[in-house]
Amino acid sequence: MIRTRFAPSPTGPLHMGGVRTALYAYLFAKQHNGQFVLRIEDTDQNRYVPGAEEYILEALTWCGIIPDEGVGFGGKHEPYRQSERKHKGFYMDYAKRLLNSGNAYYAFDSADDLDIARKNAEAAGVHGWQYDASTRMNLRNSLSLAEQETKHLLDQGTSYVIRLKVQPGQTLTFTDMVRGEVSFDSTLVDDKVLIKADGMPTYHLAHIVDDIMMEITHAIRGEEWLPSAPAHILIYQSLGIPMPQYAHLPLLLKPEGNGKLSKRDGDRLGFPVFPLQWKDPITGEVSSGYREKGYYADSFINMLALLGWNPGTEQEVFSLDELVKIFSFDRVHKSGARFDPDKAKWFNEQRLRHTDDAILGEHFYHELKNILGADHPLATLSYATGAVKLLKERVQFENELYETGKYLFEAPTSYDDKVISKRWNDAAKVFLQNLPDVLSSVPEFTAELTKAAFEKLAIDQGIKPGEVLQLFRVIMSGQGSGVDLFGMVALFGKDEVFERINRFQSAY
RNA sequence: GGCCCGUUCGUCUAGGGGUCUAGGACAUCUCCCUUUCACGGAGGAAACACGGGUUCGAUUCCCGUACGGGCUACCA
Repeated sequence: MIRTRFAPSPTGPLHMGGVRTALYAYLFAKQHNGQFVLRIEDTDQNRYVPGAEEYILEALTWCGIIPDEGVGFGGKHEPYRQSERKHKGFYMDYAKRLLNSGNAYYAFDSADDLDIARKNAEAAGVHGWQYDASTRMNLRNSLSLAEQETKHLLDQGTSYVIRLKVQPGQTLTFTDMVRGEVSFDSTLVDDKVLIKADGMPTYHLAHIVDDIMMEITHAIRGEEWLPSAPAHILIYQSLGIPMPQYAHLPLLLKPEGNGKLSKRDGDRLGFPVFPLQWKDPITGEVSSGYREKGYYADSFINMLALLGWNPGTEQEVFSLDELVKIFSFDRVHKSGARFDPDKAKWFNEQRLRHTDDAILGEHFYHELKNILGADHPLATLSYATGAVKLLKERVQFENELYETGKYLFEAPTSYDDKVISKRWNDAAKVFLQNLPDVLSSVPEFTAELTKAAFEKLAIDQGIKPGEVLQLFRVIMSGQGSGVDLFGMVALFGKDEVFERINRFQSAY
């Protein structure tokens, strides 16, 4: 049974890179009829942000990335929140195992002590000082101190951390699902803190303990974790437990400039970095979300899936179910992918184009009731559907429908001067006077028949239809460009068309 | 600085020793369609980072360099 997990920290809203990580983990699990687990890694109490956990749940749900178990979903490995698991003593149990096997030790140095050690090293010209085999005997820990002293300090309740004892000089190798074989020299790995002074485990210990206990078979995470992978190999080795398969995903990069996509890039560059809108509980600052911007969850996911992965075919539009079928780690890229906001919109546009008019009409109908009022004569399903048919190809988002076709809902209050000055002349005036009668004679007020009648009248009067078409468009909508003219006429119906003609005539 | 990872059009990417005259998509430009604007269609411009090897042959394999990215906390 394949089991993957997504394990975010509730330090703020999930950003789109995190969503992609969750997505890949989900796709992989589902493809193999496995399970996908949501675990909350809240071991840093200082960085806890209220509302962040709820946000994560809501965001994943919106995206359709539904966990089989986890916080908010239950499951046989409860609890799924690390702060709660800490209280069960899980992490300390494993730390003790490491201590007992001689693979970990107590360290009593304060954060300040280490700061000083680091600064001294820096002053002596040593870069990158670290707590490791080369320095640990000069520091205060159960390896450098006499046994009784350690015991004494512990009995006294002296503050301590538990560190991993890294054996230098080994080559640590593992096979990454996207990168293949990767190796490191253990000499460069520091003695990572496993249990912090506050009793909480660090990420390094916690994720391993939980992955073991939750029977995770594939650990999928961002590339920023690759450098700490050797420490994780060592922990598994010391525990004598086989390591799950790891996959380190390439990062999402800023659309312009250098570096990875960060929370701050979003609204500054005019696109959201978060799936859902987020209001910072402290500053009150609001960051936009894809959902609120009008993106379909499917398109958002589709776009994310293709950032760093591709199916190897030329198909680009996929549903979640299709992605589940064809996703694979060997087609995940190794290098970072620069995010392109324009392409993101294109995915939405594609999905909108392929959505049935009836469904779009339904949505638009609800929107119209909100905008115009439920008792407005145009707030009907049939009018909304008719309008959608005319507007569909001109927008990328459903929420652009109304603004794009505003003239379909209100008569013009002004008319495009350029067209008027060019086309409004005596011949046009006569034409317009005759137009209502001609349009009235049409057996059915359809686009085809009104168009034919319109053109016939023009020809009968000795003018080219082209000379009055755009004028008529302006009379109908106020503007020189827009949706199909006779489609609009048919949608309006006879009364509204006459009404708009009268309106124009009384203005000119 | 050190360590790790990476490098094909502006962007996402296909390809992977000869078929590469390097393919697709977004964006961009031109033309066509059209009453307009879109849509759609056709076409254009646009890339194998550089230097050494290996080889009959390298964009593809190896090594360097450059550049980019990540990490370098009692944060995840």
